[in-house]
Amino acid sequence: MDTLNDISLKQLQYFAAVAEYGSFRQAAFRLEITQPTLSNQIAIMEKALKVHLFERTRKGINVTPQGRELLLSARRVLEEAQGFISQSAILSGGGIGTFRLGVTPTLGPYLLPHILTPIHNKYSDLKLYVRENAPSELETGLINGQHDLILTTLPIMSSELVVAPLFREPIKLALARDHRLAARLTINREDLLGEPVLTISEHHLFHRQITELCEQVGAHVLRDYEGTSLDTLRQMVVMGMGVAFLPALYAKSEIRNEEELRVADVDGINVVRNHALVWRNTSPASSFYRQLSEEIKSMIETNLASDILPANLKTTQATTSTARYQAS
Amino acid sequence: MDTLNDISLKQLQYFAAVAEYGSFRQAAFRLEITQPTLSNQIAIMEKALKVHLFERTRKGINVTPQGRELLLSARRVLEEAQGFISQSAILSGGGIGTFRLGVTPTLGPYLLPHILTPIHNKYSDLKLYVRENAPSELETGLINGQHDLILTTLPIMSSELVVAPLFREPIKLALARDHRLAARLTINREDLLGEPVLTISEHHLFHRQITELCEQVGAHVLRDYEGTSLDTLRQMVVMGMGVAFLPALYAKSEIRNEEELRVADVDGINVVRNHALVWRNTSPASSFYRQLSEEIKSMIETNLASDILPANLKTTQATTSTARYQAS
DNA sequence: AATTCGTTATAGATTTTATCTATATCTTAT
DNA sequence: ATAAGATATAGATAAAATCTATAACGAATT
Repeated sequence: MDTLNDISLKQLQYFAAVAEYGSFRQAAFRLEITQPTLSNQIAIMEKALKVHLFERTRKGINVTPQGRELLLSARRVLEEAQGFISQSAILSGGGIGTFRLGVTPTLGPYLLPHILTPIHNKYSDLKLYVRENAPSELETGLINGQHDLILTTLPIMSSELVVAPLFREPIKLALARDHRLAARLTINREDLLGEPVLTISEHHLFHRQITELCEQVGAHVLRDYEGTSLDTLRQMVVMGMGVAFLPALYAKSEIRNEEELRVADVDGINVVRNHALVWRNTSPASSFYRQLSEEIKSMIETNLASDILPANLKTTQATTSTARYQAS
Repeated sequence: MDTLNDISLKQLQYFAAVAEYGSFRQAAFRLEITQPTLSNQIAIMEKALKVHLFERTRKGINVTPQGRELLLSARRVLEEAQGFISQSAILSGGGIGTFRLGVTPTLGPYLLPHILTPIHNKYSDLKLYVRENAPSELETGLINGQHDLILTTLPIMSSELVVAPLFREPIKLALARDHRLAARLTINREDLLGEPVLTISEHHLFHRQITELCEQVGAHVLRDYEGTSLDTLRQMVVMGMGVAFLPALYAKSEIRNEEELRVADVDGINVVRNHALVWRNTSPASSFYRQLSEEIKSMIETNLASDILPANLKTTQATTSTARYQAS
């Protein structure tokens, strides 16, 4: 790794050109430099490598046996370098590359199917490497640089993150088919008084929201039976262990043709999850992410209008001068 | 091939180092340059590529999605470049590489078997790409740069070539088993008076030598039956069409256990071929070639002493100031 | 034999580029 | 508050690449 400093891509180009045109003069002409410059660079290179690349005659040059072999290597280097340049040209277009998207497991699996296809259609060279994690992990993972973007549930605390709210997701009530309220056309908040409510483990934000809701309506949170995923929760409801509040998109995805369960709205309660796309305010792709968030928002409003509510928050961005780092 | 000029190997190294150490400061320390220099070079690179490679934060850097992909390409370029450097280090040792050796078909096949093995033993990384051609073609081919070295028959006219004589090869007389002279213990030049002599086609130098010899001893050259190779000539002798003069090394190789032929010396004649190793005086490997010629000479004198005569000419080299081009 | 043309090398000036020092700006940790 | 640690910026300096002009030489031509 030391002598590597002595050789430049430019010199390799010069080397290849002289070999190709068989003459310093002509090669210099093609390279649009002067002949002394070319001679000098080749001489410097030969000195650095301690190998004679060319045999100079008054008629032009011959490539030495060593030069012939090195020429093959040099061409490989130049090819790879050309590949590097070409790739950068593609990537500079924007909306290209593999982005590491973190999603919360209580939303990702139910929302992504609706937005990945349109995104792929619009940005055919954009790939998303999706990884699931709890919202708090997502936030620190984003700050640490483990993710480029996260799709998570509000609130987000860190001031160095840009938060682009996407939509509000209503919370539905899931009941077993044989539950006392299952046949009711409408359910009111008063009906839930003393009702045993199942919820997922307290590491999830969702847990806290449900707990607060239950306090308001006087329902009883069953602390001993906390599910670890929404699917587990659903199965516990089916088994008659209680009712559960579930996010609307989960309900739509997983309970559509479920005969064992009924999904109902509860009149008089107004609990939603706010979902947002979030990224670091230092990210150079910030404007692309903002554009992407707008597009996701409109996709959702088009395809899932009956299931969700539009966002009621504005995009927030830390406006510290750190933004100067994003200089174009 | 245009933007390639804007990127240097050094910058790619810097890029890889920053990505590896996750910080400009630390990478600069490892690279033994200052941090502003590093920042500047990366900035220049990003501007040239129109791609943000890093996201700068006050804690260090994150590699952007685009940067991550380009990093792979950059590492490939650096690997190839490292290969180039390594290869040059090997080649700079000397006596290494593939040399294009031209040989005359009336000598090569019979001499090379005796010298290739010892050469290979001494220079295990030296490879010879051998190509046969008539001496006049060899000479122009060497001048044109189609060969690096030639093993040919003297004389060589061009003043821009270095001639290192190797040995003198006696000329033997080949007779059919039932020829009138076949039983004779010694043959004198007078015995050849009026004898029909076969020879190879006049494109070969050997032809002219034989013709002159025949004039001296009063033998009769059969112009209508010129063979195109020494093997053809031998077969014509076997068929009783005449006698033939053959080079000693050919005779040694091909007629050793031949019952149909007898090989004899002719007293009183003194015809030899002078063989030499020849290269361009501009060749940077000139000193290596000279060393090689000495070694071939001693191999021959060791292994073929009974068949050949030592060279009686000195190495000749054009001493024009073109030699200055060979500057080390 | 002299001359012209084509080739690479050399010298010195100039321009461009890389690098360093010193400092600014901001974040994070103490 | 303060210190430590990160990157950016400005300006000076050092290094390198490049250009112009010319030399040196061989080959082809006259």
